[in-house]
Amino acid sequence: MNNKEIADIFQEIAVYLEMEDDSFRAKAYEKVAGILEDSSEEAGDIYKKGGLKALEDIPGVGVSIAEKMEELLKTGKLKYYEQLKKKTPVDLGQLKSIEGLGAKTIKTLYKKLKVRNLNDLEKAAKQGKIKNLEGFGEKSEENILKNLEFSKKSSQRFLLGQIIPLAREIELRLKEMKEVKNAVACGSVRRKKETIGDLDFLVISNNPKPVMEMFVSMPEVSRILAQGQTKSSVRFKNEMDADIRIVPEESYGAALCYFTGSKDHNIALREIAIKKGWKLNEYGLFKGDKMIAGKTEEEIYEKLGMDYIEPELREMTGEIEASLAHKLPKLINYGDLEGDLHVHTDATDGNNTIEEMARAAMALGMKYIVIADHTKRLAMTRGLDEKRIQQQWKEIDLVNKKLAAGDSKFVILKGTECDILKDGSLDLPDKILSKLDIVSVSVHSLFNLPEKEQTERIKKAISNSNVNILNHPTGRMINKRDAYAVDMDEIIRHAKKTGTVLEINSFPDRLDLKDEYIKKCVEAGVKLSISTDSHSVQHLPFSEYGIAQARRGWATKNDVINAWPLEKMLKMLK
DNA sequence: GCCGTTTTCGGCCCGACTGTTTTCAGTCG
Repeated sequence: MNNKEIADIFQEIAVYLEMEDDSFRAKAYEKVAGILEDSSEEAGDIYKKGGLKALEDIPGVGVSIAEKMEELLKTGKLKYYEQLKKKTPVDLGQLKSIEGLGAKTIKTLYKKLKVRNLNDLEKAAKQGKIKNLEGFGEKSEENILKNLEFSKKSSQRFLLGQIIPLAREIELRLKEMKEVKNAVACGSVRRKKETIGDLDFLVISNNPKPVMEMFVSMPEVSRILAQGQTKSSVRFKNEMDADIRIVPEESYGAALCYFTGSKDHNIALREIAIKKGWKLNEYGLFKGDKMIAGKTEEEIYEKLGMDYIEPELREMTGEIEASLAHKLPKLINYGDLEGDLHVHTDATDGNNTIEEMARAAMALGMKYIVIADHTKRLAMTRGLDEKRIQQQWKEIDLVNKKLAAGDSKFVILKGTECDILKDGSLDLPDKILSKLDIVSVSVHSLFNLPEKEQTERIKKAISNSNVNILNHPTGRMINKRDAYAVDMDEIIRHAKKTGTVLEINSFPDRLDLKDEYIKKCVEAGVKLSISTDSHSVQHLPFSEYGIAQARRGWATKNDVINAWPLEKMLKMLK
């Protein structure tokens, strides 16, 4: 049993305890679930090495939870959990994914209407049974239906950040086979779309049979949809479909292009080929029967009279025209970031200390990080007030000194993720903000203000001369909630006017700004930052997803302030 | 159920919104 599986069970226990109004005990389980999920060390390994005592050393884990972990690791089952489940046999994973449904609501719906899963829920709501329950009404029923629709709409797609690790793992498995010359995940994974519908693997091999055998018998596979000589399809246990396609080496580039997409981009390429009297398919670019290109993508674009188009740009948003006119931007590259401008610590809702975050960032090749913890308005995170943030400065100074003594050029800068209050004022006084190296501000409340009010609120916040960066500017959470109503064109205009930088938040379920707004910023000359919003050292590599997002928004190194040398960046900030 | 520079018991992030209600329960961050 791995950490994720244990964490899921603990998460469910927390919900069950919440049903019983035992919220403190629930919090205890929730906390451990979070820690397990973020931990890079498997609880199973910890237990193997040090037994029960070692489990108890995990923060948040005491005698009781350690024993439950032991039972899960040993037997794969947990009596305590089974009992809770028996008492209220509902699909918590499903029901909790609906926004607005918490423990209490789920319990009531089960007790009164026997709602166990989303199907039951939809039926009950459509039959108008929910609105008649005590404590419910027209609105609650309406909202349940609306949120059901939203979760249906978005649940077929997976987050890029969830899927890339899996895609790479399978890629590696394929590459390690002696029959395989090359293997690569194509499709929307290669284009680094923010969500992924299914996986496409392209493999070069002269001996496809054993490759196919391996692919369809991977442990992730729940069902084989098709299995042939050069192409197979499977369904994974996580409900995602995956295809594999095997082509000869001379077709690699054409196949790569074809399987990377997007579909519309491919159609546009084919049309250009047709105009030249040629034919483009997944095996190559052909003049009559003669193949004139196909081994690499580069030679195909070149033959078509185009500059090479990076996969992230292949979305039919003007890349064909720009390529033909040799006017494509030179995109920011993976590895171009000098530092991370948005990092949390255990002073608020992060898991690691300042020093741990710094050392982890250093190990990833960063030259600096900005500690940007929450402020007091966000009470649930124990946000910093005036006094505590000043205390944090002292700690940062100490760690900086320590790092410098170790002959490191790495620096930790002082920042904040300051809450924007309802009226657009900020959660820390100017006299504090003015002393910080970098001030970033965020909306964390009142997501449902009317658009005008929300826009004015944010405009007022970034008008403060101490503010440098607007974090996750639209507040959307992929597959969970839409952006709040805000006039982004107006925000971008105002950012330009005030010299405010807009953040590209790299967290897999945020990726906020999204590509279209990034492109607007680039066009307007509004600078961007790419930050991870890390709440633990494990989150620091998320910058890859932010960079991907920036590339999808046509951003160059010059557009991204933390791709510049630190000195230059600090000088630019207002 | 966990935890300890106010400590081994009594705290445990808490403010605001929504939708139901006439003062609050549930949910969210």
